[in-house]
Amino acid sequence: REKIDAQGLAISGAEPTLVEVVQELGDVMAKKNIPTRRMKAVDRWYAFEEEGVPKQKTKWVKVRYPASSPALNISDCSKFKTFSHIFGDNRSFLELLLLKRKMKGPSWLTIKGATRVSEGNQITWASEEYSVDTYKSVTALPDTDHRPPPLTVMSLNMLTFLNESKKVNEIAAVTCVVNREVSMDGQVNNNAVTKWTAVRRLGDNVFPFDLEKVFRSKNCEVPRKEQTEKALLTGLMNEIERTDPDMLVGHNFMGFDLDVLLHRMAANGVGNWSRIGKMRLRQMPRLQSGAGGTGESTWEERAVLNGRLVADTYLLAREYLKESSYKLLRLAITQGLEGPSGPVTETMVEEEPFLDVAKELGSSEGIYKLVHWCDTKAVLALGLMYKMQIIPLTKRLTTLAGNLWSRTLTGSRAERIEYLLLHKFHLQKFICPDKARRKWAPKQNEDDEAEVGATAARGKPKYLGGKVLEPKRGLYTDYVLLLDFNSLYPSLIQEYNLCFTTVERSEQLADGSYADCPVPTEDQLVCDSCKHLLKQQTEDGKPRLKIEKGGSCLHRCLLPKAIKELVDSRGQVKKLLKAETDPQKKAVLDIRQKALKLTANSIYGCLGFQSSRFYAQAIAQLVTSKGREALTNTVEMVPKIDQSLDVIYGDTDSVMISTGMSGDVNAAIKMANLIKKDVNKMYRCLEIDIDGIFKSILLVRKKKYAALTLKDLAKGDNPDNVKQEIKGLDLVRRDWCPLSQKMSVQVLNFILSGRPGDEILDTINTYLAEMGDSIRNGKEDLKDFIITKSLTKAPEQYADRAVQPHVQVALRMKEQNLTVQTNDLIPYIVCEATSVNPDVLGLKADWDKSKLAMRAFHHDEVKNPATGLKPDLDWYLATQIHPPITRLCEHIQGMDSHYIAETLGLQASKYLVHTSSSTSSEPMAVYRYTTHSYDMDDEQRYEDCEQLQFDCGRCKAPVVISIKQRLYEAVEKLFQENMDPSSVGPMNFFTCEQCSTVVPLPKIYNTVLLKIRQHQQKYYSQCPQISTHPSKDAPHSTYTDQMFRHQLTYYISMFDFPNARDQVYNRLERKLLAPVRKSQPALFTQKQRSLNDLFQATINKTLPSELWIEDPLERKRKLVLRGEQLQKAEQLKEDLSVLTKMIRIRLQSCRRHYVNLGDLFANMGQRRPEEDGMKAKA
DNA sequence: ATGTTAGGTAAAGATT
DNA sequence: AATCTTTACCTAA
Ligand SMILES: [Mg+2]
Ligand SMILES: [Mg+2]
Repeated sequence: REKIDAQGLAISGAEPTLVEVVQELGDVMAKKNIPTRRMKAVDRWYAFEEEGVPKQKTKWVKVRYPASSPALNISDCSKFKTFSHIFGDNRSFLELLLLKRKMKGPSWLTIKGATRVSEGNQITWASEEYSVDTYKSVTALPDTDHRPPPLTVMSLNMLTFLNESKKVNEIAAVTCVVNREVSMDGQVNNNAVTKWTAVRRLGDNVFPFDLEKVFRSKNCEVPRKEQTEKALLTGLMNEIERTDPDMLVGHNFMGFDLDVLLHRMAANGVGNWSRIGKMRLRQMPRLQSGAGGTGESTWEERAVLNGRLVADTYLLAREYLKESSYKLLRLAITQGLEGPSGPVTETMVEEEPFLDVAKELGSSEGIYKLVHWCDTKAVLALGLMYKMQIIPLTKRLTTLAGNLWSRTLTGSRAERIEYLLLHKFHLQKFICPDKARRKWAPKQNEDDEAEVGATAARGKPKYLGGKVLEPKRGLYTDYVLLLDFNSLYPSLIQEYNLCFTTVERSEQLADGSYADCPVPTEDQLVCDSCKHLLKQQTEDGKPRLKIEKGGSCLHRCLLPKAIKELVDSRGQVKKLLKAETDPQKKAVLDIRQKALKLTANSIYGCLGFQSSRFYAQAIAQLVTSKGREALTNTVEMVPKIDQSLDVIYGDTDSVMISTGMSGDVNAAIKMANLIKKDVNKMYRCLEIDIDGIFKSILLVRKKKYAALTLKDLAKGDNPDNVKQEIKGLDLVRRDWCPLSQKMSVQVLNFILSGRPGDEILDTINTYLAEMGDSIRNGKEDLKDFIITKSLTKAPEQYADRAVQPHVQVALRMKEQNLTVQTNDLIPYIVCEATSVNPDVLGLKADWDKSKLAMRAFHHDEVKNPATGLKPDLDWYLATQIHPPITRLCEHIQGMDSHYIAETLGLQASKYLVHTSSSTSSEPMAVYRYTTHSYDMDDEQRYEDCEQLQFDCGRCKAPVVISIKQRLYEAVEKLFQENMDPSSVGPMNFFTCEQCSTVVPLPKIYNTVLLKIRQHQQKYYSQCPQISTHPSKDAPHSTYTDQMFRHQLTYYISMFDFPNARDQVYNRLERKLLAPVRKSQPALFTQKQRSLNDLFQATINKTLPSELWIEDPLERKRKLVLRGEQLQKAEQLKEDLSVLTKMIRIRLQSCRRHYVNLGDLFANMGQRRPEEDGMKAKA
């Protein structure tokens, strides 16, 4: 503080003397009984967010006192007269040790003057324990001098079952797989593996007499047989004591096994429980509530393991692998791991959750099965740990940051960066930010408010991030260049010397963000004290320090320098990697470069992380703002380099540039290099690079695209050198059902195939029509309807759980004693409302089926025939299939939402709902689905359409040729006449009803064709007012393209037998049986049966559904019809298909045509994909 | 307690 | 009935 005069006023520019400060401080310390002998004045720097602390070299008072005294722990300095801040009064000894002794990562240590701690006073389980008087006795030795020792690694897995009466998880079997020779650089000696397996008896049961025999017959070692859970766990602790592993490995060990183990050891009174870690503990920590293993382990639980590294492969896989499921067996498949009996199969993945541990304990075969599972999972977790190279990678990361290895394994990135910066700033004599003090009192009070406010506030961004350009959507088949800045944010920090020490913080605004900070000037790169030295130097000529032009002094730009160090050493490692041929050494180098990259890339994130000690939002904001600037500048530069270039998209650090070139890749590469050179001229450190060249790209939305990219630019444009790359599309997201994904993949492949537009249209059209049929006919695998969503919290914690399908399913799973945890994937299928029967399913009677969540059921529930659940095919078509497919196709010539809907068999016209989304320029049509869409009355739907009229060639009577109508009338008549199903014969559709004269197919064909032409003319004669999205207010006087399509769809409906079949039956049942349904239930059932029989008989004689079986052999086998009748049926099917195909083709060409016209009249100024091709056609 | 922001999509509820 | 808002999920960078 400024010195205060006798009147209590601050004397400007004057400082209190050292004696005055020491006196005031000494008083405070004396009150806490802290010795005050060692205080001295020192020079220190400061660069962080605490206000009022000078940011140049300043005099500080340094206080040292023995660790045995309490922490000074002063949070409020306002009452002091001579000083305004105290730093480091609450620092942990561990942090001090690491910083003072410059210990960075695991290494050998030299310890001088250690004294042996007597056995009785040991605080650890170590065989020998020593103590030293001062941290100065400890010195770290670099690995280069001494080879690091091998680690003993123990993979631990256990099987549990729920004790229903006590509602707790009990442990039935445990496997430990131990390897004593795991090298820290990633090599494993698989000959050093031992296995320990124990299984216990259940209740009063005895072990089966033939247990040994069964195990021996399978050539399997007999497990240890324990009489009780207590004996099992005591045995396990003894085994851990004997092995004394350096590292424990387990899949979800932190989220399940640890808590269950501690619960059971507490419940059984296992005496040596603290052997699980290396510390001798007396007090069992506070455990989770509940059955054990229901969620994240508590802080105290983790502390039990102190002294051992823990590799939880579940958490590690989530951090280091990009997968859609992190179940151990799933990962085993995707990572190609092998268990003791070979690779993991799909069947194993499916069976695993259903293993009934308590039941299997009852037989020798069952116990064998359990032991095998238990062993397998222990082996797989270990294998997964090796595969991810956890030991070398985390060791490297730890060495870079200088934190604790055990903390790197639990994944806290922020802490790693904190330590990296702590080491750097400590070295230059900076005062570092203190760890935030835990606030005890207010937390309790604000709990409730925080809970409510937090959900909204937590995710809310505090400042602007990367820029995403609005994509110019569509399919591009010219070469598209992808240029991408290398490590944009780390590079910007270097480029502009962004550091805690250089960026002048601006005012914080009302919205929580900061006003734009200015980029540091050259003047700011040298601190005042160094400037002073420089000045002296020029005055007296004595060399003191050397700073290059534009360079910085030691006390500035520590952050950019730290990054530069990382980037430079990565460059060196990569160079070595290129030259290295030995695969093992190569792997080590690859890990090193990975660790360097990971560390550099996470630095920016930690600047913006609120709980970080080095939190500096203003700097984070400046980084992203410079990033946006770099992108914008690049976008503006590109067209200036060459007029033909067009930036079609860009995200944060990349631009995609359409070249208009095709055929000559080398020309495109040359162009890319030209752009690269020009952009890079602008920057000192920042560098843009060619990330790829696309042969074709479908640009769908921001962050959503698919492209064919050239694998190796040197190898040119040939089919072998092409790879598909998909980003963000629905089909890469696990929250869409596999059916939707598979269909999207197919459609996308067609689109990117590079075949002519017409061909693509036809292929997609046929495919969608086929799939639509197949889905409606129930031919698709039930598994393909499963939607998977993960729980982001415990199911009970969802405020709107009644409305979330996966939460509903999860809650039911819990009721059935299945373990459901946060982040678990919950699979569900949306079912028809009519098939959801609350009685059968044991749900509440007032189950509200209007909500989607109430129609969502687990695959196992739907699979079970007793539930009667059926997937809601209409919902799937309208919600899971139609929108994603539309998004892929809507920018393709001749495709739009309605067309796709029609092809899929969705009813368009009357069920159209428009919604607008603020982000997309065009409103997207959403097709409503109904549970009874087949009941839609076609007469009503097509009432606006022109009817088809034929006259009988002989009696001139009008002939109705509509499958629907004829079928309906025929069966109605049979029913009313009470006919016997066996006497029903085949129907004729193309005949006069009066005189039975056949109306020949060519006549029908030509009449339809003629009609279509008339409509076509009517349509084209109009001014080509193109409306791809017809709305209700479009004037009815004009004949719109939608009306035209509607007409054609009506024609198709006349000859579409499968569709007619389903509709007609529903209509018959409604009209003929509805009157008796309520009043006479018995009669209703009887009548329903006879109607159904008559209907089926008619169908079977006329056009049996087996005719649609694709495989000819199977079709022949299943068909009951024979001889002439079969021939007739086949002919009829063929005739109908000829007619519908013909109409469908018109429907397609209509679409193509009007889109072409539309483009002719559209604003030609704007460049469009495939422009050239289109002009030619037009 | 445990890196950041940007963005699309669906469903349901609230508001106009 | 149309439109806006909120919540949840998952992805890109
Ligand atoms: Mg990049
Ligand atoms: Mg990029």
